[in-house]
Amino acid sequence: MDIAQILRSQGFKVTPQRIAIYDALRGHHHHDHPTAEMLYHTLRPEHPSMSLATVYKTMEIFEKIGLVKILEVGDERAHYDWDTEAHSHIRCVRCNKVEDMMGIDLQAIRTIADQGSEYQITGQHITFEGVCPECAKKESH
Amino acid sequence: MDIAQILRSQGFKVTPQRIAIYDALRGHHHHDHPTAEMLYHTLRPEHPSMSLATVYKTMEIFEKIGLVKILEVGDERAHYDWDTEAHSHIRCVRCNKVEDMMGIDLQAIRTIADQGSEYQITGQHITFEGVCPECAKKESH
DNA sequence: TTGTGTGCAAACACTTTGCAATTAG
DNA sequence: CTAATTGCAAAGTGTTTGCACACAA
Repeated sequence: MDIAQILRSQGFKVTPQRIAIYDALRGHHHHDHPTAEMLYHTLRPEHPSMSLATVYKTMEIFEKIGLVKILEVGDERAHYDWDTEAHSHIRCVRCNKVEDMMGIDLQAIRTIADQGSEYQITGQHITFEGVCPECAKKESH
Repeated sequence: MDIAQILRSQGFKVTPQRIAIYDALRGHHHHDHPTAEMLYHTLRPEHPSMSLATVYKTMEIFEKIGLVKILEVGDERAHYDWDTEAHSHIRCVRCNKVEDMMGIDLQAIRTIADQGSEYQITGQHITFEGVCPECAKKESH
């Protein structure tokens, strides 16, 4: 099922903007999670009339229909992730790049949390921060 | 060492506002983590001239000298925690209350992350979200 | 006295919203 | 045709900043 079919099946119209935004998101590296601004700048050359508002509105729809997850990773801007499986992330405190962090057993953590809390837990956010290899290299001039 | 001594020892002046803000923060329940707004409203009756800006500026100083930790827990506003030991939190998605979440072994998670990543990891944020017992009760009218 | 701190209002960064014009179906 | 979508600009949020005045030391 491609993006056009998914949109239609959920009652949304298929527009060039939505296709382009979806492609731009997919075009990013698998474990890389762009912000609205980043997508906008990626799209601008090919779609000069594209607006930031449309990126935001489209992402809201994509989230609603389960195509993306909106990540809040502590740099005050949303990052978008088209891998909607639960996993944790790491953000570079220098360049704000956000990547996947593998190897953390979220299910185990969730089980412990469920057992230890009186809340009805609905979600968990595990984000690391640090210096990415590229920035670490730069800094050691 | 009380708050006045700590401030002085770090080269900051001791003002009624700083004392009041510190007391208000301490006055909150141990595992409750207010926002700047909440502190401001708590303080307003006793300190009518108190400004939000002063709360923010003071919290910045408190963080700098290790008196509070600033939590970003996914509701787009900072919550302040005077327990500066690393621990995880849970936020109620209905009332935005933030409380401590005990029983999660952060050290173990950190060790796994350190081993599995090429980043120089400097921090981790583990936040759960769910419905607190009070809100759950309300909702089931 | 003198430099730090306060309080106000304006500036900020990111996101959302109102609305007229456009377009998909 | 007509309801949904776009793009702009304006509004909105939480936070920060510039600056005149107040005040701790």
